[in-house]
Amino acid sequence: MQPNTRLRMTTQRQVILDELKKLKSHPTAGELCQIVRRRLPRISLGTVYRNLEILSRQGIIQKLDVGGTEMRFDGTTDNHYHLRCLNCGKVADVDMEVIADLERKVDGAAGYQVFAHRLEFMGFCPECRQSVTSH
Amino acid sequence: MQPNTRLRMTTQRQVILDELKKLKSHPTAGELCQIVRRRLPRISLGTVYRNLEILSRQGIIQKLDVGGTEMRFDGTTDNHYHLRCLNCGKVADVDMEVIADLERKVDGAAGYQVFAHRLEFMGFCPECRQSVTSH
DNA sequence: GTTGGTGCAAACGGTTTGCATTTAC
DNA sequence: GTAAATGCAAACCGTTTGCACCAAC
Repeated sequence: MQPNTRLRMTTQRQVILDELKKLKSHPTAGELCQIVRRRLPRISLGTVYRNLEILSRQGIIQKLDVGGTEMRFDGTTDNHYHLRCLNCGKVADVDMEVIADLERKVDGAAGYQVFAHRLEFMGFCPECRQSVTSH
Repeated sequence: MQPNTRLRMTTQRQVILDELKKLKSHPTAGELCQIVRRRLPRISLGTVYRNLEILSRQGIIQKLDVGGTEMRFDGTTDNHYHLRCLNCGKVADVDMEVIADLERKVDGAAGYQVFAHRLEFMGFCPECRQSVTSH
């Protein structure tokens, strides 16, 4: 995608965006692909990745680089913190105001220019809580 | 590695640990392998990975799952926050006390049992600061 | 009709693993 | 001597990419 390309709203892009926005969870590309395939059985995983990349570059969705091996995607773009299950990888939102002055406190440390921060909580989700603690 | 295996202190393990502890930075496995090869030219990347995994499981070093695609390793095990350069990926320590009561505040949210958190700052390191902002 | 998007399959990059050999104990 | 560790290469897995065909505009 060149900087000044005009975007087309394809069926695939529409459905990907629609399904992602419906979810309160933050699926991986693979998970979202499975969901989208219920409506578009022939869509390829590559297309899902390409569209998620484009949509996040446009500021329409968010790519979440939370811990673990897979990227996750968020249908909203507002800045908030996340909570990740260390057993199944599921990611939920945390209902907590963003601590705005954290970056200011750290700015200049080690000579760095700091302009963003990420706070992530880890633990066990309701489902995994039982199975993990009782083995 | 079985649970009750007796560990052996091989030359490779010794040098990997020694070189990692010398560094204030948090190298990737590949970077550390390059450094170790100055002393052990025939060491393989697989051996470096295996040892870093074992040492972190033993609680001797820390595996840092910071953002980006590669794992990074920390020769210390005390809990502290990190600062990552969005241009070159370099990771530095933040000299800031860990906010102990954060987890308590969030515990129970969305039904999760919360017992850890991670705070990461992002920006440009001194070296990248110039080159990136002046293009 | 133009050119951006799709499906497919191959490539990529970081990490893990199987195996024959070596080495710490 | 035994079992853990090594070096090597192949496998793995999430993600990206090249390409011929398709479809939005």
